[in-house]
Amino acid sequence: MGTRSTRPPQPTLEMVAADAGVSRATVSRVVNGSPKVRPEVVESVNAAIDRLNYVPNRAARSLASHQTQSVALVVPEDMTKFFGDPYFAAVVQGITNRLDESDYTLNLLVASSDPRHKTMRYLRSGNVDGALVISHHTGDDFVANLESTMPVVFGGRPTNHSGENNYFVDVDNIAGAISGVQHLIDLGRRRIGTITGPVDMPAGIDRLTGFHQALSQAGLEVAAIEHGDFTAAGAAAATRRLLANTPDIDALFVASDLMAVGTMGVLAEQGRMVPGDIAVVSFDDSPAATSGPISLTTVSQPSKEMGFTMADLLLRLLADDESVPHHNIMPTRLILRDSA
Amino acid sequence: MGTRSTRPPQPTLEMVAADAGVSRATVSRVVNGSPKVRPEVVESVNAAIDRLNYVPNRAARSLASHQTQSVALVVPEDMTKFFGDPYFAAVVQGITNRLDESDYTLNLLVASSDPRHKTMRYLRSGNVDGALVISHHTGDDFVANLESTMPVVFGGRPTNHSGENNYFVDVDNIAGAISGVQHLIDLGRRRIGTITGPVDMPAGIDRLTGFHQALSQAGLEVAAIEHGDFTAAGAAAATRRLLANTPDIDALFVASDLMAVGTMGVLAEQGRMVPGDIAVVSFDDSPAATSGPISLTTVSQPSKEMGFTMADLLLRLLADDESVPHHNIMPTRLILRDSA
DNA sequence: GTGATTGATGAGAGCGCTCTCACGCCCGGC
DNA sequence: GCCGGGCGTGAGAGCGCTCTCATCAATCAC
Repeated sequence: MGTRSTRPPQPTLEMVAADAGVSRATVSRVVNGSPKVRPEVVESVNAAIDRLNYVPNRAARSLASHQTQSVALVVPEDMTKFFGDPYFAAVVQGITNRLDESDYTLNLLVASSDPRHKTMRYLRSGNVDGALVISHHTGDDFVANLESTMPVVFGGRPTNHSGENNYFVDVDNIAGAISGVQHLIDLGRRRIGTITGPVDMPAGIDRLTGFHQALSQAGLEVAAIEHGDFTAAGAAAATRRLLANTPDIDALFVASDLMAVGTMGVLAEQGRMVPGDIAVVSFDDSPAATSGPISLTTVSQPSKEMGFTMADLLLRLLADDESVPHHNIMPTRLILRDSA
Repeated sequence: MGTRSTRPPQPTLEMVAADAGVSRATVSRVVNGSPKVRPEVVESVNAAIDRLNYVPNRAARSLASHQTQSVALVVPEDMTKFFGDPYFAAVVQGITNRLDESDYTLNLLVASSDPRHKTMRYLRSGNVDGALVISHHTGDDFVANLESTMPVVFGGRPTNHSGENNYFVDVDNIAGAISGVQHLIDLGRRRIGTITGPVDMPAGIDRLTGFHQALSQAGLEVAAIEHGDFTAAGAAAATRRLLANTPDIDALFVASDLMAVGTMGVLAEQGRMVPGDIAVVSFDDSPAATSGPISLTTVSQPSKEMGFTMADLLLRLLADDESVPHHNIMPTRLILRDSA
């Protein structure tokens, strides 16, 4: 036990009860805000709590009540990707905003490369009452069987076909992409290419689908497609390939702001003027959209609200709310700036 | 209890024991890898565990053993700042790398704005065995009394004077800054300014100190100082102020890569060539250093190793290792690229 | 005044695990 | 053959809390 044993022992419910001259049960009631305790008793118990600096032991509480009052945020994603993308920051922010209103705390699990096994064990050991999952690649079914254990809300439509009855919050990526590409078309651009997101992620797939739909509706051909990976570096490489293969494009739809940053760098490097030579529309409306020299016209998705909604749904699920909607699709909005 | 109650109950130690035809104690021994169990018994218990798909209940284990097998990463920082900075990504990566080798799991607490109170409660409720704290502002003493409750390792020298006997891992920011500024001087630059980090953070203070020391050693005057906040946007604003007040500088020492990104943007916007007109050296050597059009000459700090070391120290502390050094200062290295 | 009712409190049985201790077995020594 | 010792195992007492149920006093109706 070591270091722990040399530290002053935490006061227990029992000690507070003794100090206040009441029973354990009464202290428990006070701690949990039960209405059926006489005000003067509440007061004396609270005084004892302050006096002893008492904090309830979570393990004991959790063991007895079968609840942990905490939820997990599972990110089956590479650590650097997770941290690098402001989109995640916004989502997490939204989540914590909602959670801060409740008594639940967040457990962040970046379950990237290594031992997903370990992550699953952690989740299944009853550490959390429910889980939030974002950035769900196709094939990441390791999260799937989680749903049999606890309520789960996905951020972004999950790709496993396993069930229509899972809960998720997503933005309308297809409609968003269409609005972005349509803007390019309205601008008179005709040789429109795209840097896609990963095609094993719904967000990547849907945005590409929207790109195709917008073009075919306008009777235009796809000028060029290169696949990116939602990172700036990956997009830079993709842009180089695209420019090498199809030098004559006049517009680019890039599937995320962060990727657009990489794209803009390559464009500048190769002397292409934006939006003069090539108009650029991206997706997300994250801080990255306005951090560069040319501010990006981008399809805004309500990331923070998404996070908030995810947390809200989960909390309602945990409270046995029967009316929680399974699918929540949030709208996007085109933000006009300098790049297109 | 709600949703939980409708889900299949988790198997318990007791059930495994019954299934395997042994006692609870024996199953416990097997689960915890005790050597004093007959191999054939181990095998039959493991078979039972697999059969029932048993996972130990953490609350119960924690309650009985007074250990949680998890540690907290406390970040008294704004969420967006935390996610935006690749430095943190690297540190967290290092931490998880070390933790993955152990049985401990990480609990991330971004204890920014709101209820630090809530964070403290969480920590003090016995949720974790120890804590890692990074980005510790001056005045953030809310973490200070944590140390009386559990082992704590700081990333970056803590500013509270409260004790010399706390544990921390830091880089030699002063020496690093000196090496960066010295490089500028060696390049023949004489009008050298700086964009500092927050002066309420040791990292900000120390890098500024190094800046001063290098200049005074060379007998040079400080051309200009503007304060940044370790964000790209803040640095951009600071750079504008600096350029407005002191247009004739020929070199800039920027206290972080991320800030340098903001600075480079403003420099480009105002037509200053880098490194021709103004040479730039920054600090961190994060991915941000090479993401822009001009790669940054930067003082490399071993962020990932810092994280790894922090976790390692904490784990040793938890294992009652008496020989854990209190202060761990890691060296920096100047990386020469295009900006200076 | 009696019995029924309400409301605050306490007693006590777990929650699922760990850990100490005692027990029974088999071995070797004399 | 007896005893001491080791080793593997089981019994059982908690860990700090929640929650049901019983208790007891005060209130009310008649």
